[in-house]
Amino acid sequence: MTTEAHMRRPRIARRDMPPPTSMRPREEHAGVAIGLNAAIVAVAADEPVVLVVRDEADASGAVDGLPFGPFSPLDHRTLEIGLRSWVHEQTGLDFGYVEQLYTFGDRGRHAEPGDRTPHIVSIGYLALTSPGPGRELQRGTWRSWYHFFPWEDWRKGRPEILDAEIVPRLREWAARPQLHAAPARPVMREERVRVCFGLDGAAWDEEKVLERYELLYEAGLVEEASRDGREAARFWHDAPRLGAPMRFDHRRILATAISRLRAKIKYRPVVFELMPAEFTLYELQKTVEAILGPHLHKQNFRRLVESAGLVEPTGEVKTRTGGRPAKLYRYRREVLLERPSPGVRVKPGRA
Amino acid sequence: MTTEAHMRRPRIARRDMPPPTSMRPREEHAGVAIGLNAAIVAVAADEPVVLVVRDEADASGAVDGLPFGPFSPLDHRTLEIGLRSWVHEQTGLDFGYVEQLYTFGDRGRHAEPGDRTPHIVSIGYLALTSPGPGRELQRGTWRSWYHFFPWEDWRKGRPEILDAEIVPRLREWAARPQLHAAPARPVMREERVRVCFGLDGAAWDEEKVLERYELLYEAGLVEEASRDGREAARFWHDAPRLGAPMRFDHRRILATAISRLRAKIKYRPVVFELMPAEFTLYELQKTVEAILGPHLHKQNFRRLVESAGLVEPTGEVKTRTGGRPAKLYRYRREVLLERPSPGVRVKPGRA
DNA sequence: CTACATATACTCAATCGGAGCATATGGCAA
DNA sequence: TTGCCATATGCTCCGATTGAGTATATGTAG
Repeated sequence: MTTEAHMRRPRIARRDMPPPTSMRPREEHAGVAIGLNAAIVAVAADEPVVLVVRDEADASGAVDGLPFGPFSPLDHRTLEIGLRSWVHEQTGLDFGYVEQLYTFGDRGRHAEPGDRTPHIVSIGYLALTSPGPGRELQRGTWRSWYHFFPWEDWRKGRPEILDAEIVPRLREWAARPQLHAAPARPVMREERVRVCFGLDGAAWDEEKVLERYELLYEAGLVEEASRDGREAARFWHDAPRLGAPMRFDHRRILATAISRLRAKIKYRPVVFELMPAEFTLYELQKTVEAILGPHLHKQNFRRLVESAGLVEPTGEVKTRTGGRPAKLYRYRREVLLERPSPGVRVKPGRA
Repeated sequence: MTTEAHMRRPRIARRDMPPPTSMRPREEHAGVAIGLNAAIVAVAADEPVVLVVRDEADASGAVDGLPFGPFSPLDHRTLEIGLRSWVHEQTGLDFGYVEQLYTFGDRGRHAEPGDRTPHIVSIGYLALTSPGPGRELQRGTWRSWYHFFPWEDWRKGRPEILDAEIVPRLREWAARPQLHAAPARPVMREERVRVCFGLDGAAWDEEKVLERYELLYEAGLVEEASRDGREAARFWHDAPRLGAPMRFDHRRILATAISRLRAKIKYRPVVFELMPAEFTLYELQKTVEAILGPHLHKQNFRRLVESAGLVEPTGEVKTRTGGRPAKLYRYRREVLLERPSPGVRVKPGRA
């Protein structure tokens, strides 16, 4: 078959169609660079954390960012190889599980002020890693993801920042008359706010992390919006800083990562990437709760996990739990071969 | 806040770390171009179809491809705008719903033989459109997606091509001694084949379209593998062509699109993007079955769709159904505001 | 007018999922 | 040493969901 094709040129049959310049020399595509960005997540002491590196070049204050670097196809055969190489270089960390999230290309959401850079297309990745030996950082810091998204932290009930700061301003923004033409299918701002933030009887959906961040960005309520020069950001004078900002579009990528992880944990056994080799069921539950929010029924969680065949007992127990010793379990890889979509199928019920 | 940052340069605090060349001028990133590719899906006469354009430049035989074009940030503010513009230019079609699928960057899976192109990173999109006025094509053809993936067509029961051609060869490939070092976590080829193709008691998972295609590619059993010069492809001499090939990595993108659509239809009301404004419940069911495979219980499907609040009756009926007239329904957009994840939650039971 | 084909309504049993009660067992303090 | 405490673990109960089947309604074609 390799002999069959030879001189074929990529060209679609059409008279006046532009030839696939797509595949032409690069001069025509000036200024496109591909950035690889990794949101590397772990759970340490029941706290979900993400690996950040600091930009200390600016005296006006350091800003956290994700490990990142350009994709250079001459050096790396695949995108993922490039990503791993950048992360290793910047932090010393090698991770196991990785998954692509999304490719962002919006003009204006990547540049930092004063920069005259070419257009950047950023590909975001989610990586998971577990504590334990061989996971030491050379550079960078683990930081709680709620540091960047305080309104996502429901571990002590509904976060105060929602009613104190966010909701009133979003309501004001939603009610503001829109000068420009409404979009073709008018999803009213009010409705978006309502659905994203679970107002007026709607339920809070813990998976909508990205939607919420994007809404806040659009409303000009996060620092990145003013940094990018979004018009909506100019309306606010008394607005407090909502969560810590990140460089470039990294907070958006992190929001995507959290959304994805919160969704995927329910139908794929990804939690185990965050666990040590052996663990008790309660430790497993704590890890799930760190990611989703703490509203799981202990006995049912056990039943769920055991009956799904996700784990098997090692035969040993862990004492010093403060009560009766707990059996130790390990992940059963074989579930992948047995069930179509094994995961911690918990319902996001509210506490 | 816009005043706060000014001369900040993207630089991560580290002595010997490469400065984020990521954001440097393009000379260092020679040869990276971004291709935007659209898998545009519709359902016509209960057949799932995809929009393809033909490459007729080569006398040795025309090959179907997806509408595609390069992303040029100077012309298009976002990736999606660029995509819509290319599709419109190449086919005359404007579509509504669109969603990004994945970004592929593997070296060697995009080039066509004889080509000397720079490295391409392709971003795949899934777009959905419904029949009806204003949807006429100027160029391109609608083609059944089973034309490219005959082994995915379970509408008449288990497709013969599986046992006749595919499974024996995959078993042979799996049993073949692997010369190079096994991967760190040895997921045996046998197991992959078993899980992907539902052998030895494992269930066929209709969402694993991409995994199956990738396995066939790896085993050298699809034409693209030989075109790309994959070594595994040289082993086969008597192997028939498994499904129609596509240009570049377009069949991979289409496989991703089918996988995504089959998964998403279950938890998001995306079917309605494929339906006309008014429809009967059976028409809706037929559309779902065209996508997932025909194994739905009619009465339960009705109950499901109605009780989920996905549709509402228009009050009218459609006669000439061949029997009792059927009520007409329309999509209830409000579900989006009411339920966290509304979709046609059907189980993939086998017929 | 009647047979037919499809639409629609209703029933029943099995299963699942949420919630709580009951029991087991090591640690620790009186 | 004993008994309390905290946590682990086992089990029950009930309502909601779901798979599958039966029964009824109402057009069209002959």
